[in-house]
Amino acid sequence: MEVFPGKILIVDDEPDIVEFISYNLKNKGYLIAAAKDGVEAIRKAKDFRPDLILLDIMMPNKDGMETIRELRNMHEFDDTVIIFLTALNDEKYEIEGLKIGADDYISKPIKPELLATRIGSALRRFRKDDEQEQKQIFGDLEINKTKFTVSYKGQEILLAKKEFELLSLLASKPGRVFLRNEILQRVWGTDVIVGDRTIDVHIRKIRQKAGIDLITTVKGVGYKFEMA
Amino acid sequence: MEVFPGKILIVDDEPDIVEFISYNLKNKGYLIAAAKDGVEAIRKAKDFRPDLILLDIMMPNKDGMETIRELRNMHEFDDTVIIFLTALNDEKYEIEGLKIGADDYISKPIKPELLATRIGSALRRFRKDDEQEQKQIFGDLEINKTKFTVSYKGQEILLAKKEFELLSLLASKPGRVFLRNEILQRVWGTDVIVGDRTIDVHIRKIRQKAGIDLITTVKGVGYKFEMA
DNA sequence: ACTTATCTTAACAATTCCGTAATACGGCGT
DNA sequence: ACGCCGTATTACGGAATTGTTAAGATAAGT
Repeated sequence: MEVFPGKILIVDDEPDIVEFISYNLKNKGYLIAAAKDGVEAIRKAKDFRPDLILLDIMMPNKDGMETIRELRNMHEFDDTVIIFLTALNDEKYEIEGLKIGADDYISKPIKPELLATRIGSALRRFRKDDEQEQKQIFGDLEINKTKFTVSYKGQEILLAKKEFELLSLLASKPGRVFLRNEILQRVWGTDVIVGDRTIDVHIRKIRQKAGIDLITTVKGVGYKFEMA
Repeated sequence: MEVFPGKILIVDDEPDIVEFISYNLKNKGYLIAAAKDGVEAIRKAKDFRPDLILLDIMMPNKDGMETIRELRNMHEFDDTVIIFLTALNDEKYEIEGLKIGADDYISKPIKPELLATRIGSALRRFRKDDEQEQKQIFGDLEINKTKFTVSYKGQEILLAKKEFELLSLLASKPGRVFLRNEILQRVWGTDVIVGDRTIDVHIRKIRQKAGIDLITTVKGVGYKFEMA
C-alpha cells in the first residue's frame, strides 16, 4: 500500500517554526525540504521541485512577497502551489499575496490540523497528482514534463535542460509571442544575467535537434511556438 | 503441508504486552520479532522484513505516527501491512493513522481471538501472498521483489540491497525522472545524510552488473529507468 | 575473531552544458 | 546600393555535473 502525497518546501527564518511544521507534515507522509529565506527558497525550489511551497511573508534577505513574485515569474513553477504564512489577520498581506500569485494563505499561529487540511485541499484542487504524468501534445509533437522528453512522431529528441525549459515555456501557450525579456526572466530567473545572444543559441539548438521548425522568430519582438 | 502464515513485527514499549501478543501469535504459527520503540522498529523492520507490523501509537523515542510515516516514505515497505494499536476508542488516532498509511487498527485492551482474526484478514486482504511472487517485467528484464532478484534473459543479476532498492524505485515508474533529492529521501530515508556521489556509485554498479543500460541519466535533473 | 561483502567517501577524470564573442546573414529605410 | 539593426550561426573555454576508481568504514556471515 503505497502512499506518496507530495513534496513540500517550507520557507521560514525561524527554525522552531520550520521544525514544527516539518514534523507535522512528515507525519502525513510528505517529503520535506526547508529554506530560511527567499534566496535559499528559490535555490532549493529549483533543486527539490516541490509540489507545494509554504512561504513565510516576513523574512530577511528577500521577503515572502518578493519571493512569490519571482517564483511566479519563472515558468518552472507554473504548477507549484504556493501557500503563504501571515501573522494573524494581517489582511493587507493576505489580499496582496493572493493577487500576486499565491494560491492560499494560513495565519499564524499554526494549527497542525488546519495546516494539513489546507495543504491537502490545495493539492487536490490544483490536481498535483504524482500518478498522472504531465504532458502536452501538439499533433505529432509530445512534450512530457514527467519524463523530461520531447518526441516528434514517436522519435525522441534529446534536449538539454535549458533547451527543454525554453521549448516548454514557448509551447505552454502556442502561438503567443514571448518577448526576449520575458523569456530571460521566466527561464533564467530574475537574478541571473545573461546576454541576449544566449537565447538565440538555445533556440538554434532546439531547431537543429528537432529537425522541423517548431519556433518562429518575430523580429524585434521575440519568439513563438508554432507547429508547421 | 502446513502453510507458512507470515512474519510479524511487534512494536510496543511495554514488555508485558509484547510478551502477551508474541505468545498468542507464535501459537498460530507466525514468526515474531519485537521492538520497543520507533527507532528500533525501523531498524528491525529492515532486518526482519515482516509481512505485517503491529505498532503501538504511544511510545517513547519516535512515536507510532512518526514511525508509520517514515516506513511509508521508504519504498522498501510499500507492501508491508501496518496495523496500529490504540487505547480504546481513540478515534483521533484511528482516523489519523489510517490516513497516513496504516491498513487497520486494533484497540487495547487486546483480545487474543480478535487479534488473530484481524491479522489474518489483513494479511489476506493486503498481502500479495507468498505463492504469487511480485514481479515487474520489462521485456527481457525481470525484477522480483519477493525473491530480491533481477534477471535479464533468464540470467540472474546479483544486486546488493541498496542497488536493488534503487533500481526497484526507478523501475516502479518507468520513464519517470526521479530527482537526486527524491532518490535520497526515498531509498535512504529522511534522516540519513549521504553525499551526492553515493547515488552515482550505486548507479554505476547496477549498470556494470546488468551489462545493459537500464538507467538513463538526465543531466541536471536526475535518473530514470528506461529499457534500451 | 576472521573473512567477506556492502556501503560510503573522496579524489580525479570525463563529459556535457552553457554563455560569450566573433562573424555572417537578411530585411528595411534612405 | 549602402548602412543599420536585429537575428543566425559557429566555435571555443569555463563551469557544472556526472562517471570512475580505489580505499576506508561498516556490517554480515562463518
